[in-house]
Amino acid sequence: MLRLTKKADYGLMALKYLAEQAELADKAGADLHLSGARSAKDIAEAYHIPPQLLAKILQTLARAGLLVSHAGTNGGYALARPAADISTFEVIRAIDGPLFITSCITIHGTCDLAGHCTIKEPLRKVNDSITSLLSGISIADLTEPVDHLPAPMAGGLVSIER
Amino acid sequence: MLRLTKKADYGLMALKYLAEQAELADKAGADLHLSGARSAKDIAEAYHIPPQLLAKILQTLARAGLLVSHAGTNGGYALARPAADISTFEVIRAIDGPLFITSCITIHGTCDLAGHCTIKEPLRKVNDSITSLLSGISIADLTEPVDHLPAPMAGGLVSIER
DNA sequence: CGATCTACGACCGTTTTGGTCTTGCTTCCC
DNA sequence: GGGAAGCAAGACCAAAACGGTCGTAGATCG
Repeated sequence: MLRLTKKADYGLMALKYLAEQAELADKAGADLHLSGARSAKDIAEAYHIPPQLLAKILQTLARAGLLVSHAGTNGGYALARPAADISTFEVIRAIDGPLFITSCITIHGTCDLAGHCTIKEPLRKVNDSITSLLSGISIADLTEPVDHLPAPMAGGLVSIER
Repeated sequence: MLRLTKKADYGLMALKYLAEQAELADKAGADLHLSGARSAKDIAEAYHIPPQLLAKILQTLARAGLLVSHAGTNGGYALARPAADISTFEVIRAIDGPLFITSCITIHGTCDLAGHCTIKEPLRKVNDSITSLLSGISIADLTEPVDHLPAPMAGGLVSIER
């Protein structure tokens, strides 16, 4: 499956939305501090996703330092950093937790299959490739889709340039 | 979490094991047809994984055409193709089903969020990169670990600490 | 004060995972 | 020919993860 959860999806959509709002507010020369701030409800309505769920996701993102929140009337969330400085990897990790492609690699690097898991090492490299791939894609890239993609493999070896 | 299931892990381990057995049998000049065939129980014992579960996984793999099975006494499973010709992607897809990184991309290409899922397209590219990454790694590569690692993508804006 | 909004934790139904059991069919070997 | 060893397949089940809701509390602005 190797798929990310709906929550992560929602989170990315929300971030992208906020990035667009920030850009708009920027052009209008709005107050920098809260430029593009939007309430959870607004975003939820824009994408037709459950408001309460989105709220929780945004809270998580805020706790992770990716968003700044402002309570009270006309409050809401805004990007804590420029969209180009927030990677999709950070978002996914904040929402879905640390990503480890194989089940035997834990945070402690220990494998529950102890000695006999012979496959751990090669998969860890795959894992690293994916994280660096995701790290290379920022929220800004979602708005303006990335055109330079990792090239497919060569021969039997993994070779990804750029 | 973006992690693959234990079944896929088990499957890969089993394939790797069979690849090693095939290599050994090859060197000994054994009968080509069943070279390196091993029973599910043998493999399960080698890695301390539930035999019945492994059996089911191997059956799936056999149905997918990655393994050939042979019933009866001294039967078992063997690689249907050379290890270098079986990609990890095939294995994972056979076990875990089609892999789509985002929940909104289905087999029909439809997004349950219909028009308002603005994030689908960029993520599909990420998805493609991962599949081609996995496609580039064969079972043989698991035995002889890939040394050439994908270079982190350009624009190292984000530093990942673990 | 009161209308908004975030913050947070408890809770719950559904799906997915991981794993077991049972039954049946093949093939080999004595 | 009859077991024993092995695959094949499906029903079944418990535990965990996922997706989502609710209720309450606290901040902020007008």
